[in-house]
Amino acid sequence: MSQTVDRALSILPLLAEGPANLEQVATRLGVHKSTALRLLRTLHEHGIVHRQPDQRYRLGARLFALAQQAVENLDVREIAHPHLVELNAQTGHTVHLAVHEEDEVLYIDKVESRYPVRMYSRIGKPVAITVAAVAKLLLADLPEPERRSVAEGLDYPRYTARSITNSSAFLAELAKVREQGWATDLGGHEESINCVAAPVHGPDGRCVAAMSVSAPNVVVSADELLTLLPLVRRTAEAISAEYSGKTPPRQSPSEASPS
Amino acid sequence: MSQTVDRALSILPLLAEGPANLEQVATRLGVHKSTALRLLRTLHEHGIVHRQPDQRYRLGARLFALAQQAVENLDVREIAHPHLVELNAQTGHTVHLAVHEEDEVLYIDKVESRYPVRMYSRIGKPVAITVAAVAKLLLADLPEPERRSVAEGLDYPRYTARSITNSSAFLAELAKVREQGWATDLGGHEESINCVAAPVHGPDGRCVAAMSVSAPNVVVSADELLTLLPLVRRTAEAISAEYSGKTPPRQSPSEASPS
DNA sequence: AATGCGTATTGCAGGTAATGCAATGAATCG
DNA sequence: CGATTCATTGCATTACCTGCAATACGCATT
Repeated sequence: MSQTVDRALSILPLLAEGPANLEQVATRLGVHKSTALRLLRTLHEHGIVHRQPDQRYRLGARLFALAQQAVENLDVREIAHPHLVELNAQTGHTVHLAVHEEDEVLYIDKVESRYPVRMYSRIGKPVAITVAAVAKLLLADLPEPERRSVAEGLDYPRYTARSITNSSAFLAELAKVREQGWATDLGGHEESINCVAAPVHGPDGRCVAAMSVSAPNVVVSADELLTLLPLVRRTAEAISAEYSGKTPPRQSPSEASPS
Repeated sequence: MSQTVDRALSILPLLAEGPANLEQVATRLGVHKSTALRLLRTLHEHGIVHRQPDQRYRLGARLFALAQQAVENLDVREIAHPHLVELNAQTGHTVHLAVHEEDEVLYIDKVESRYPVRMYSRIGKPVAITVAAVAKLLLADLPEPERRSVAEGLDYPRYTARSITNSSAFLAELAKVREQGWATDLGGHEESINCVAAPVHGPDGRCVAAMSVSAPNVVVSADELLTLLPLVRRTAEAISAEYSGKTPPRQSPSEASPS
């Protein structure tokens, strides 16, 4: 809509790949160097990009700070966190919290496994939307037309032999998940990783977030992981109840600031 | 430099405070609603802002993803991480890694304490630059004129009775830190929290990052924490050596992706 | 030092594209 | 059903963005 802003914002993903100098930015943006310079200057003034000693540009600190503030303002996260910690304490496995936004599903909180074999994931990172258990729950909750249109607009990478690889299979899976009220991913993303997930509902019944417990085969088998399902569902329901104001918020642990 | 981009970017910190509707954005930006709308649309197309069901705008998912990628491209972080984990395993305390950028010092990595009493901090968040041990190290490394000008441009909030509250005291502290090659914060930010920190040097000898171990008084006294200093310094030097290519990188632990 | 090369930066004139206005939709509420 | 509020659109005006070309800067080479 706004050409100038559009160009400026297009610089960001470009810099996310790694540092670049003025000429590279100008070329990849398809504009004159002087134009790129002015855009970069403006981004720089706002701290969105940073200039390295070698004059190349990188994404800057304020971007972190913004993302930070944004994630802290998500009230589901705030409420859910102690529950995630507790679930982690009870099971020992990695616990994730995810939300749906703009055709992406992304982790907004995580508590690490106590086992030495960890899985790679990061808060803020989009999940494998076609296979992740949390993604299934969040998409399954969409109204039919939107669910269909989203499903048909996705790519279906074949991460493993057990990945879902087309929209009709995905929609069928979503229907099943919608029906049963929980979801799994059994080796659909990484051959050796299984997850069970349950939905967090808002006061209007819509699914506002989903949480999952993930563990590699080498620690527990899929069957064993499934025995945790009732616990996961209870936890998700506790979060839902609190989020909807049906339960008083829990006492939060003491916190202070370091240097 | 570019008015349009400038205005668009000014929306971000505004939305970071919390969701806002079109009129609020337009008012706080000092522009007509239609102008604000077009800016928000452009931000929206790029996923930088998100539109809630109630039509209000929030910071969006792509912002996280960008911040994510940015932090992952910091190679110091990559190298340092296993060392931080190890230091945490050895001490049990919270370990931070921080860098200096554009008059701010911010955490880029963190390993949580094993003790129940945790401290509040988040990756991406600027630190209390006038008192934090890591900030002292990073600023102490600047060349004299810049160090002075930065120090004089700072605010000196009195977090506690032990906070540094003026630029000359700060410069004196920096001189001391520069001399001794390590830094502390003994209750300067939070009365009951102490930290010891050591610098990570690049191949050219410049201080590229700083790491710290932080613990509350209730867990260990300041004196006890200081006994960890040699360990902290050794760890920082190990990171420096590896970062400068003087040591082969360590084997990273097995990692896989969850759902 | 002086020269040359590759960048980054600046001033300027032309014209596009951003702006504000006013009118229209859409949605909520009494 | 009318009134109110807020988002959205079309349009005329001109501010601001753009690309060009000239200049300055940093760095290496001799």
